[in-house]
Amino acid sequence: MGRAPCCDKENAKKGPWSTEEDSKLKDYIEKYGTGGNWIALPQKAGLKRCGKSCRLRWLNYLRPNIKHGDFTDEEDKIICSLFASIGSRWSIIAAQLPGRTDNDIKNYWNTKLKKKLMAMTMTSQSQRKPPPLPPFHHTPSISFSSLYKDYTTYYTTTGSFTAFEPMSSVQPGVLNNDNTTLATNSSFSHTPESLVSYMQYHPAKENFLMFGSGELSCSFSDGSSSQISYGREIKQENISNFQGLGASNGYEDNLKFMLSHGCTNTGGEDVNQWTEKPSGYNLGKNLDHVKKLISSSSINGCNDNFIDENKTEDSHVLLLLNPLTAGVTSERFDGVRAKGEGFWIDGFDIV
DNA sequence: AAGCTTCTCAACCGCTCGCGC
DNA sequence: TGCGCGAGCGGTTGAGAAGCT
Repeated sequence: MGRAPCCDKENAKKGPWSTEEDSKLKDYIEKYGTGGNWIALPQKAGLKRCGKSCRLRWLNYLRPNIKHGDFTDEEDKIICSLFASIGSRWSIIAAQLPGRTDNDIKNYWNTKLKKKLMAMTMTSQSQRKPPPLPPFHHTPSISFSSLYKDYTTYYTTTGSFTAFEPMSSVQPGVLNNDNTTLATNSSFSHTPESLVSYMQYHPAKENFLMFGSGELSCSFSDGSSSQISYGREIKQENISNFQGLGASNGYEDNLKFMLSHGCTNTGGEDVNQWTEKPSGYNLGKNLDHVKKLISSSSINGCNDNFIDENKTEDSHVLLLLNPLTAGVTSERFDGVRAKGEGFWIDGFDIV
């Protein structure tokens, strides 16, 4: 039958707290504690506020040892690092920063830190547009999917992909022990910083498409979400056609695509199903082709709820080019990169 | 100096989850 | 066992401050 009725929200005062209210709340909690019951607290403390409001005021402002004012560089680093790892889970991030509240950190991120990072990136971009990736060599035997986690991680610094879960495991030889450098047993390596730079140069928007990532589901057998579960995956079937992508004008090639929703069932089993799409989609010229590609797909057995078709309509689509599994040679990959974009093509708008 | 725009951040809203009844 | 409440959380809002023209 539930508990006693909630506080009287109708008559509860809203808006900014007065100093009198603050001292009433502070005095009461310092004397009696919260008693584990915020709803009953305002009445006992003589406040005409909702318990929820009291809780928020106490936690975010009145609580002892709350730090106000500028964040230090060290705190910036911690926030960025944690945001990159776990996304916008502010309470967890706040737990790592004594004296800071989740609300504070959230506000700081949304108003300053995000812009600060962006500005740093743009400064870097003005010096070299975009920052070059280290030399890349094709290593087909390596599943690139294990690297995606890090890409996912750094999408989150743009605030665009906050729902991704950390990878439960990382393939040996892919990440260094300190997880700071991506490295395969080939000479392919680049730092997270370079990826941040790239991602912020072209922040992910609402959706993304991915080339050549046929092994993606393999690394997520624990059922955790991957970025593919949030976007849609395009597998390029005809490598010889795809090779044109590396040419300076190569986007006019007709490609044969396989489109997948890239999802897993509740048991974590991969239920990716690929639907062949006819060749003739011209990705480079017109985003509508991609939209068409997405909207025309119907795949049984996949939960499609997380796909928002409307978002696709009015947003950019992030195209990820996976050089390892796409079968693109380093020369051809360099050809794309030389155009200034290289690793992805935001909205397919190549400049 | 006035009016407009942008920024900041405290507070609210709405949702999920866990627990009491 | 299931309903409903409370705590906690992340997203969003909007008033006031600051900056700009």
